[in-house]
Amino acid sequence: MQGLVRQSLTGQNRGNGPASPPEHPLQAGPAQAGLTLDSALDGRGPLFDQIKRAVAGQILRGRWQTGQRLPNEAELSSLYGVSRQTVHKAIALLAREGFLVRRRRAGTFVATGRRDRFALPIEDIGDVVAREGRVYEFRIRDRKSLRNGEGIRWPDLPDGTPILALECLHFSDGTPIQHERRLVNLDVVPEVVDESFDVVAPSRWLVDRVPWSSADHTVRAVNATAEMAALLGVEAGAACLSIRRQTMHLSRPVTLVHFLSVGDRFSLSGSSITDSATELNL
Amino acid sequence: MQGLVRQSLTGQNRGNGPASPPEHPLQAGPAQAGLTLDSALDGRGPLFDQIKRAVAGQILRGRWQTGQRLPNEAELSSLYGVSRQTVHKAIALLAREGFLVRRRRAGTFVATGRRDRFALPIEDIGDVVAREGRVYEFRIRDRKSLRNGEGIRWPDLPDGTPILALECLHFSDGTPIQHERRLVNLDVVPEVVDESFDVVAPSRWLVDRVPWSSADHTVRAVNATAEMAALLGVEAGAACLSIRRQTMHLSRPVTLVHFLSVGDRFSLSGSSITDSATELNL
DNA sequence: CGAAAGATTATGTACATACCTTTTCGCCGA
DNA sequence: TCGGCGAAAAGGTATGTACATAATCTTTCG
Repeated sequence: MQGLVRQSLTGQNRGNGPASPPEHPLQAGPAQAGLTLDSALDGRGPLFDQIKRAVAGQILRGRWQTGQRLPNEAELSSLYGVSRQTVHKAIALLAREGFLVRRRRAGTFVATGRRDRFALPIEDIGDVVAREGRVYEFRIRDRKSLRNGEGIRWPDLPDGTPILALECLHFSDGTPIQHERRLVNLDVVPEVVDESFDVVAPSRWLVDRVPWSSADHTVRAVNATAEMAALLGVEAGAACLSIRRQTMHLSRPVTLVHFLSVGDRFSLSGSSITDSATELNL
Repeated sequence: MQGLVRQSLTGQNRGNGPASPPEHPLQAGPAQAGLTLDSALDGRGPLFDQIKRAVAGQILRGRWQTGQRLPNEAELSSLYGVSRQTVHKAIALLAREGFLVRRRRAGTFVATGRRDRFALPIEDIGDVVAREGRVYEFRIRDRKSLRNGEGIRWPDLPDGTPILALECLHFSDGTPIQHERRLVNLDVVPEVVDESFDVVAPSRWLVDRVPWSSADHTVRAVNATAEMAALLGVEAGAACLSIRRQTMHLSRPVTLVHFLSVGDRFSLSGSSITDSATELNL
């Protein structure tokens, strides 16, 4: 039996040859109390992906309600006619993506409320502008080397640490859209003093060179000061998106940036992270 | 040899008994041209996690530069003294998290530029307020059932579809912080007409009940209109964060929300997604 | 000399097996 | 009745093995 299932799956997954219609091992078996039809795999892609889709489908279609307990790995394994490891891989991935919660001995449960899993990707401004088919430019407005505490203070860095302070403007088709004020820790990235930033923007330069282990962001809405309004070509008080990002490397701060973008020329947008949703496209 | 390594690892990982000092199979072997020291595992947690940490460490410490090719699975396997599958699991996870890029036959490479992996979680306002230790309240200001196109238009929904339109205000310690204008697709969630929202806020109610498969967001900065300013208790023109979210379920729109939050009373913040960074805490 | 065919290599998936860890549940005795 | 203790259940990790898939390299032949 096992050998037979495996054969049919092998042929079914990799569509070499004229795609034979998917065979569902379970439909042939004895009546399984309603589970038979629902547990059909679609034969597209790797087995563990099919299992993921099948399980996520049950959840999204409401057949497995939030908080409810799933069949255990052994049961799922015989239900879908695959080995326990394959089920385990699929289920573990779904758990990692937030669809399921697993507890030893207790079992696997449909996650209640994924409310905190919405997320918003933050992209490099140059990429965004380029993708919109516009011309991206930037201009360094100011650049100075100094030590922390001399006029500027970077809270998470000890006073006296050498830093590079940059100020620059980003343009889309010639219109200013974003102002950037950046501090770079010269203890971590000493090479930056030799870089002129004639061609490549500081953000790009850093991200291409310095690996980072973590970063934190804060996004706020603020009214443009008179000075910023003049730089960005809007009237004073215009609503602007303010993004603060601090990037860390081996628990040391690498760079601290404040971006300021004109409200009606820039927005953040994105879909939910959960990549299985897009993979599943249900 | 293999049996010996396995034994020592078994004893080393699960610290049953008085934690024996970690043994590094490789340090005993013949000189491996500098690789010996760097490839030490730390003996904490599962093997595949140790491999993840070790590899990520090489990258973050700059020993493996971006774009560089890693040893293949077989080499890593013998380097760390574990099976190829264990290496595969660790490396595949790091690839999934964006540290590495893998191509068949070509090999595994350190990812260049993780710029698009910054992200920002979006939480329920009630959770945020509660976590800050403040008192959360909300008030439904308006509620009506209508059909799409009658005064209000929900772009992604066919005209004539029955919808519920809600307007409500969220308070933190009695101060208004967020205005919410929500549309709910009654074809998908008919039960919502029977809910009074006396106790539980619409967002919470929906998220607890209706599974969603995808959601997209847009965040912008806008100046408060006179009407909104009055509701939120700020002066007209104050900068506000505007969040638009549309949630889908099985490719059908479920709900469309516009949140408007006062700039200096609300912000979005979060760390980078990459969970291995926190796991690694390097 | 160049293109097609074939060999090679590295990753990807699947299964069988074994054993470990955690948590729950029920039994038994105080 | 209650507390503790042990068995059992469910998930977690690791290995060996086998084969599939996709690039890349090499060889051969027109």
